Amino acid sequence: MEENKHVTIYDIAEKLNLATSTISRALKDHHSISDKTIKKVKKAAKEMGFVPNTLAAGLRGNKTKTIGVLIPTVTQPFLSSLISGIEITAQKSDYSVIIMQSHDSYHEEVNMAKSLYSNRVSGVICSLAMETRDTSHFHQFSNNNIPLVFVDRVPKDYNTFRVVIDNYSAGYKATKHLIEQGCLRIAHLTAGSEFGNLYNERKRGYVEALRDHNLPVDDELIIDLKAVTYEEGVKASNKLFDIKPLPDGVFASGDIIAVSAVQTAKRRGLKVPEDIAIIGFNNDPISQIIDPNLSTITHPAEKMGKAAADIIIKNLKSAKNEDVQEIAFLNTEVLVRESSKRKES
Amino acid sequence: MEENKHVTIYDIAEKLNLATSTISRALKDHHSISDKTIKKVKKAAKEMGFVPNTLAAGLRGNKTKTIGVLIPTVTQPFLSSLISGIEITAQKSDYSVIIMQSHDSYHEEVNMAKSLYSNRVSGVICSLAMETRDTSHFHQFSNNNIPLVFVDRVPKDYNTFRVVIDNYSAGYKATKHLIEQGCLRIAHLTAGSEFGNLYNERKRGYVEALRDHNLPVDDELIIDLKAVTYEEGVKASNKLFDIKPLPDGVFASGDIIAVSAVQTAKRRGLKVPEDIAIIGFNNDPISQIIDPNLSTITHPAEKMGKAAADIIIKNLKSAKNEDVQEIAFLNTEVLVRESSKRKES
DNA sequence: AAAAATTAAACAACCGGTTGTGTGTTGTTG
DNA sequence: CAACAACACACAACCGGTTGTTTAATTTTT
Repeated sequence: MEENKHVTIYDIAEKLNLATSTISRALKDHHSISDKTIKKVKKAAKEMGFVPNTLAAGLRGNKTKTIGVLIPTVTQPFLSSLISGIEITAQKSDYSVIIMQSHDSYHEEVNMAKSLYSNRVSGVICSLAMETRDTSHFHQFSNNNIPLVFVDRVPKDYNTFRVVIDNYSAGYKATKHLIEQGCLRIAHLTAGSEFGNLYNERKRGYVEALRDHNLPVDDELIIDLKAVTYEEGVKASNKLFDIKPLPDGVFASGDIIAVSAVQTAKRRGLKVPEDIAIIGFNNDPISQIIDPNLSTITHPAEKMGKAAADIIIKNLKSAKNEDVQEIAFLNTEVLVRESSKRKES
Repeated sequence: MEENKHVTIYDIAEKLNLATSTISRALKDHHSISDKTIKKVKKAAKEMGFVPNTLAAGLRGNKTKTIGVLIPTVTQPFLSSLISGIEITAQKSDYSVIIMQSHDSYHEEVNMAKSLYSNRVSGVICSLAMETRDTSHFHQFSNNNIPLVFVDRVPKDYNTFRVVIDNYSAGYKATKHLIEQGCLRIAHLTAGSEFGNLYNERKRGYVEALRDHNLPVDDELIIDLKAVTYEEGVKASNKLFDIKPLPDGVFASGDIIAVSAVQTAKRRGLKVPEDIAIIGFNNDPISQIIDPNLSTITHPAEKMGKAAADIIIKNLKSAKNEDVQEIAFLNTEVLVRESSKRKES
């Protein structure tokens, strides 16, 4: 096994008896280099197996063509689709994606933000950790003209780009759908609503929909989960189904929760959707697997990823932000499947 | 909003009237710097908001504390768990993770390998694209002492680290389990077995198990999917269930396929597991959601990610590979759930 | 044919840490 | 008290591209 040292532009320059600056320019088709030379250089570069050193270029220009992604975890379907979208768009413009997981820990998020900064990423896409209240660790980006895009779980009070869905209207739509199916006592399973404005917004939509249709808002029917997990969902569902009279509809702020509600209901002998209609949120893969298939709200994860990456790349190209809006609202839809269908539409 | 230029060690040096070399060494507790100076420097660095520039350090030392991950996609549960494992281990040793998706395209894989090399990653973890036959695009790593670890979908003929499960024995175990449940006509749903040694190995285990138990191997009962998707699974299942006499057991080489088989069976009025026992592979989240719960083979994704990252980090620390084996086999187990349980154990 | 303009390539500084070598200052030892 | 080690820090080259400025060669303009 040969020990190739990396081939550099110096090696090419020496071989062709040209200056390194000429090599550098030739490789990027600079106008001040003749076609003849460009061809010669490119040929030699290929033959010698030259691969540019991104670090050197990044160091000089202080831009790395790298997008930093800081999210709670990559294993949630929504987030892995988000990454997928980011990565696809980034790739088209020759950007790399560097991913870090905060695991919903504020502390880790702070460290990782520093690490991204340290890596001189060209832009940052972030979905906040559950724990995060203070967002001052993102100032280092804002202060240095590094575009910052928050996605989905965004801070209330930070003046930067954000890509979100309209959680209020989605919550409203979901609830309205249940009402239209004839539900009169609709429960809501939510999470961490004391802070996360995301879940709060959905809840607000839920409440408004009830009010608009002259249905009572019963606080007993709103359960706040400790975490968005299957286990917590089962706990909450059991609590919910102990209430008399039983609710006849459930709007869960996440498919995992909805699924746990469906299964808990079935286990207790309740029929879905006849006894109880259930709708989730996100359109995770499981929503199509569970029996009955879960009605849900679409959440355009990949699109959001693409949009976020686009903002960063465009913002980078045109020093000043032109046609990119500060806030991109992406569309959501009610996906009616079996778990909530009581009437033919 | 102030336009902080990045704070460098030069700024610190100037402020404290010290040389940059002293700052650099002080920040990493070099023994040749007095405690007094170290404290002074660290204090100033903190006050001034100094964040080291990873690029500069990487350029000089030609090592970046970055692990490149090259996988087909991040959205498959197995792979996102793999990433999670890599990321957790990397983080402990202060490594960053840079992720690229080949989308199972050979062409993209080649480009991305180049990009990782260009980024001077310290090591590479890769699960091969479906399309990949030739692996010479990985030579650039091997030739330059950049540790390379293949995970799960590994090349046959490449002399480097690999982290895998024993697919043969897993396939054997799965099939044996079905036999023990009383199945006599066991089908096998596999994919891309004309190349991928991964699926081939499972199939080999399936065949051996049948032979060892004196059951016939019926080629008609082995169906090779075009892709590992739900839709292809449904197609294959329908084809399978058209065969007379019906198989009474199915070993699917993936949970998505198994799930599609379960649902297709149900749709056709077949009872799972009474009429047909089904076992999948991977222990994806859906396996616990589907009704009946899916028996499956555990696939220690996160552990494999941790193992792969460990290999890279250890290999980097000790120039020569000491206690790391070339091949790490991780353990798998049969997870008996409802979809295959015909007898009380 | 001389002046101006355009083109081609070289020179050299630069990005920001890292590290081998050198120098002056203390402290220890015989 | 000279001799030597140990210590604390400075100097400067280096990693590998990038880019503003110059110089030299060629072409166009007047």
